Amino acid sequence: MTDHDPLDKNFSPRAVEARLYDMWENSGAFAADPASGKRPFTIMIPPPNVTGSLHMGHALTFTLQDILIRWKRMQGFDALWQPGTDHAGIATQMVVERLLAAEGVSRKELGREKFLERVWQWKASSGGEITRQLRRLGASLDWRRERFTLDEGLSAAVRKVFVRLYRENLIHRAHRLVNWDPKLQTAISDLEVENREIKGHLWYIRYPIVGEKDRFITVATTRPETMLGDVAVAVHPEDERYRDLIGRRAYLPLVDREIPIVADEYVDREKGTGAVKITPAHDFNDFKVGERHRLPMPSVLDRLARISLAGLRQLHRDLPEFLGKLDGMDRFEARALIIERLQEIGLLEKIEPHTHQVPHGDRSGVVIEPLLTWQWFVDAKVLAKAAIKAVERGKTRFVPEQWQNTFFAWMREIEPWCISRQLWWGHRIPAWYGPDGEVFVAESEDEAKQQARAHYKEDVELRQDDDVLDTWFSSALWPFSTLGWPEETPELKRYYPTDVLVTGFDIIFFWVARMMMMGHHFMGDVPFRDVYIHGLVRDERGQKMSKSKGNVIDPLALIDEFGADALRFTICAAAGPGRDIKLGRSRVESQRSFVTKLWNAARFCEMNGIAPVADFDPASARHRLSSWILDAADSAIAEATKALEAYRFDEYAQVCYRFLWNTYCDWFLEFIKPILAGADEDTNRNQPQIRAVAAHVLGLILRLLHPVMPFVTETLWHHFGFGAEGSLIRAAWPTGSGRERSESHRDVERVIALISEIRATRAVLNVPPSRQIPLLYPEISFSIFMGWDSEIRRLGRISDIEWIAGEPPAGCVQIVIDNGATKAFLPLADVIDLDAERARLRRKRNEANAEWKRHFHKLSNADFTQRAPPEIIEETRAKMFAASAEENAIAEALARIGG
RNA sequence: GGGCGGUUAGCUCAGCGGUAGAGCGUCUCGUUUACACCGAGAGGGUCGGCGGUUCGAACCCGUCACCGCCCA
Repeated sequence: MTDHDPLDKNFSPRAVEARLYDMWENSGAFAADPASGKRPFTIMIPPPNVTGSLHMGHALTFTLQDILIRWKRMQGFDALWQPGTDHAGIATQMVVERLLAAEGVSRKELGREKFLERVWQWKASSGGEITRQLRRLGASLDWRRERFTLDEGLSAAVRKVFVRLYRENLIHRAHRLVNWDPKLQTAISDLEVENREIKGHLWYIRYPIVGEKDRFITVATTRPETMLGDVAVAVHPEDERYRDLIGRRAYLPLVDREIPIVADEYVDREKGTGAVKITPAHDFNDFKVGERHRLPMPSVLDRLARISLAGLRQLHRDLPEFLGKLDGMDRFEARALIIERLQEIGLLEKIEPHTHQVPHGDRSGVVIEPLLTWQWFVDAKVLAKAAIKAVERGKTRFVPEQWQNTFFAWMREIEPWCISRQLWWGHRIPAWYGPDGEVFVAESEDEAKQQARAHYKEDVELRQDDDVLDTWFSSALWPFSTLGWPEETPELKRYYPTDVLVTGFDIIFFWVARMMMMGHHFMGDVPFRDVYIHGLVRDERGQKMSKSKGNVIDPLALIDEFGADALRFTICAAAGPGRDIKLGRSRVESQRSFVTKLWNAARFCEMNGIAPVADFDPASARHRLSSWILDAADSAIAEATKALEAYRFDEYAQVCYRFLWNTYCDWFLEFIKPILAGADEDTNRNQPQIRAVAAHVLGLILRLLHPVMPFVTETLWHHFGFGAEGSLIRAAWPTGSGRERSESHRDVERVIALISEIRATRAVLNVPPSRQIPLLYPEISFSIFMGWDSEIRRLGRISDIEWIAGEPPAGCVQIVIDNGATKAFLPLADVIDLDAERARLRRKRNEANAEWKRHFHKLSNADFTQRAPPEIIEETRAKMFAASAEENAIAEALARIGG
């Protein structure tokens, strides 16, 4: 029994959440224990951005992970849930630059070192807000192991990986076309580019043919300003229109330069005029054409995407005067001027409206410029091979499975990964240059110096590469770098490979694929066995949540209003496989009632002196209600466990919901009320056992629900004395009683069916609940309902129960259950509208008849009886007889009231 | 243009070869002392269209339509 105040009328999440969380955390309940003899179970969180704050997407992914980790922990695993954040190179640098801007200082004025100091200051004061918010959600992360991608250990891992990949020729430096973000002034990877549909124009420009007066080749372009850097015009080799021009030269307008007309199969004959201008330094496709035809590659734009003539000056001694006006001009202004000029000299043939995909930086939002620069690249193609094979062989399994196709599609066509960023915040590239540009890649400057000494035979001044690495480069190492790699720590040995990665499909490429590549390469095994992919959170209308749309819902506000348990349960119940999740305030509000239901059920138990009984053995409980509810609990346990094993969070929630609400509350607690009330000697005798069983099952429910609703369950667990405060998190996951399944569930189900039928009949016939009526049943049914009088009376609003021999009195309303096999009667002739009852029975009879017919026709079909499996035929036959029995029973009932 | 997912009760979604399900909402009834964030009951669907396979299709195959994503 409890020694404290009774439960309040309502559960107040605010009153317990913070306290319980602190208690769990401080008691070490979240801590993995590598020294334990338990089997490990590991989940790595996708490290959120250090600048980030908790949004619904986080709430979803972390709720699901917390459910899994709490469940496994209860199952007796040594659970490691690894927390941490990533340094988010661009995002963090932008945040701090904005702060500096407010002070009127620029990053460059401050200098690299001072700037980095400021970032660290910012991180110390404002970074990692999300880790505090995750606590509000109840996430049971092992905080003592929290890592940050710029920690010394993780940074050492980054350097080691870089150097090893460089020595293995899997990282190289190259002068290549990259996606250049002119606003952030850094290269970005293909994945950080988003194509937006833009309504632009197609400009048709005439290039005069050299040596032929009045003959032109017309090219169509969406980017006329790049024509300054044109080095050729390409046509399809089999295009009849241009065949005779191949190998001749065209005259590049404005620039006054002759360029070749080349044949290349890349050209699409259907598009534009079938002749395209080739600007290798400003277009990825043109770059390839340029390489194939060994063309020069002059850049005509600088790092701010302004026209720059420096590259052209290397090709021309004298540039036409007009070009001088363009030098240093913004790309879009220059475009307008160039068009104007072409029009003046009559070389602009036409302008067509044209909708096309334009690359934009996903962070900056500006148009990305392909630019030739020196960058570092990872040879992803090679690394991808092993990762692909691992998935093909099932070493890593995607759930739902279809996501492996997305993974394969990306991995099989993977391009070199540009990993250098022209930023200051991040892992500085461990490469040093000698005076002549010779590069020395090493884990430390000392090592690089040694290499340089060996190379130059003397000490020379070395300069470290200014650039830093893509944040995802360090995130890709997360599953092993957080465990101490390259040190061979006990953790690394024990927890790698991890068991499951939970994430959204939007980062399969960004992160999952890259962890697979790095993990496999450096650890020789996949980083995780399962990858569970969940959907995206959307608003109630199915719109993607975004700040610009203003439909963002703050999970913390929902937690404040309804409690973390309600939010978590809503998410869990909605997390069906392969579907986006629509979430809104009203949904959480309605799911909160489930939390309340649990609370009230517990309160009822408390009021009736239900409390855990030490050494209670479920096998010893032989009362038919005990047997029944214990059987039902066994089923619920088995189903809930199976659902979690299959990552069916929705089913897990549903099983728990149904068991608590529709079985335990609606029937079990209702059935035992008379016993608890001690109505008579007979019930008094059963009281102790029923109380013990009720408490036992309540305890099972608390354990089953703990992973999804940790706070309310933990509160009740302690309140009832199932264990010390904060101990449910360590309680054992129920495994079932191991009892033989009893026959009593069939009796109970029949009684439930009878009571339901009585209620339905009463409701349809408008017999008010206040009016108690008698119930008669034939002798033949006596044994079935024997001993259930008090339950039937109470729940069916029945005054007296009598059994009768022979025909029931005239005017009785008949109740049929068990498909007509069991009957009972309500003598209601004087109470009800017989016409209404006749109408109801006719409808029911017709339904039964229709069903009989369906089965009859099926069985009359020779094809069916010859080809269908015997058990199906048998089933159908049984159903036909049942329908027929029911029809007869209803017909009798109808006859009884003169129908 | 290529690929993936979706289309089932008013809403949100399960079901994915053997007679259509849940929750919420709706309607009716209810002060049965755990719970009105409740209880009891009812109504509501030719499972997007068309074709095919099958004894039998919401479920498998083909095709079309619409919606949403991803990749070019």
